[in-house]
Amino acid sequence: MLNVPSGTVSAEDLSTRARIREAAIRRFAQDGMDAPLRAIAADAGVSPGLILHHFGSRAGLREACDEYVLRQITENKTAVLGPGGVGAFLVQLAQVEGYAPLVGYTLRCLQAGGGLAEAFVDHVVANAVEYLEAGVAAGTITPSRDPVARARLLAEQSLGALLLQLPARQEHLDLDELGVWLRGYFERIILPALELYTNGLLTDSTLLDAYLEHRAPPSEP
Amino acid sequence: MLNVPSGTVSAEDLSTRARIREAAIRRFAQDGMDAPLRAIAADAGVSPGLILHHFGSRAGLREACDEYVLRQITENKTAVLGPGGVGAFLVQLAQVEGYAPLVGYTLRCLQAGGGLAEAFVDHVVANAVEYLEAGVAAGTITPSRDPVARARLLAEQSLGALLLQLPARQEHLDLDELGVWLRGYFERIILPALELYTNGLLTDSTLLDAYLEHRAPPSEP
DNA sequence: GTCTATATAATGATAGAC
DNA sequence: GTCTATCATTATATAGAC
Repeated sequence: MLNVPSGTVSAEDLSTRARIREAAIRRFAQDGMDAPLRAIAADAGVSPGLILHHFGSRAGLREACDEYVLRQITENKTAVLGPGGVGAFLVQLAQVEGYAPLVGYTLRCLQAGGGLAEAFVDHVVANAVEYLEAGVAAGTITPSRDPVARARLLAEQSLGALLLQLPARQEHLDLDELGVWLRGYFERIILPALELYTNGLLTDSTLLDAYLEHRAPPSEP
Repeated sequence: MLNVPSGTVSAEDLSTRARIREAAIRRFAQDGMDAPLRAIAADAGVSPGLILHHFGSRAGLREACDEYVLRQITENKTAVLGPGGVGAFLVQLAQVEGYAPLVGYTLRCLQAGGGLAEAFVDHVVANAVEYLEAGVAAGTITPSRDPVARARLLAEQSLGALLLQLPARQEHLDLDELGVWLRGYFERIILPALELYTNGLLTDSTLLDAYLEHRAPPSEP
């Protein structure tokens, strides 16, 4: 169902550079993007200096992590947006063995900004456009006057709501519990989400009509 | 329409303590919650030591800012959730003279976590419950099987989507442009939002029905 | 490639003069 | 109340030995 590639390797037979990168991704996911290099070095079992020898600077390390994580996620051809929003996808992904660090890193990146953040959002939006388009063609999803804007809204709402859950446990993200935590959140919102997506929120189209009229006023002097 | 209290005072005739707090709120809003005390001191025209003399520590200053901002926002009895979500409210608020720092500070707090974050979300949720309840009673809003969960979902989606806009300009938030920036975002999403809230997203209730059945299975052996 | 030792800069916090 | 000077800590980054 998920069609995952190799993913975060668990074995120890990695090049030192790769081992540092893995440790960095885990640390960044757990403690946030300003985790000290010393902690990463300790996790990887190397000296702080070696990190700079391989990646030049802190920014270089971040770049390498961003590129790696984005590639891993982008390679996943799975539909990222289902009826439960992106959340459902991330729940699945986080529960696959070894993928929790990738999900955590992505969340931290959305929180802190930077290169991956916009790229990842754009990727999810593009995926949502496809998914919604297919649904409209199949007759299961309502057509929209602006499909791309709708896809972006839905994707950003789903991702944003998920991001907003982070502060509660923001100090330290436990990667071992990330999967079950995400699943709990998902189960908490699935009912109102399905209600909203099935019935909408408003009983009539007064507001929408008013906006459309105001936007494209009829030909009257 | 907004019924605003005194708000962020612009005059210079403030106690030094208050002037430091104002400067801190602006700095935190602009540069994030880890802005150095030295920068705040410079903005307030005092020495770094004086900040600690008044607030004890960095955490003490944050606490004072949190309390002040939360009180300012909570005192606003305006309905926080309209048809456009919380975004519409924050757009209004950010355009009121002198209120941009409060909005910016709130966004930074949602981003960084901490005391105000959860309190603010809870406040918005509580407000949304009231607003939706009144709408249901008036017949303009669809009833829900779980009104509180729905209110929370809508509030978190609105706030979260807004929060997700931040990374693009995360380095430095220009408080003078915050109002127009928020308005631009609001205008970008209003059409798909009204569509979603009016028509929903799914053409039939297959998914919702399936979930409800699975959740409360009929009495069969 | 890898480590140790060190340079440099910035920060939160303290002590004491005025 | 307010400032100046200083401390102690922590961080990134560099230099050079092995």
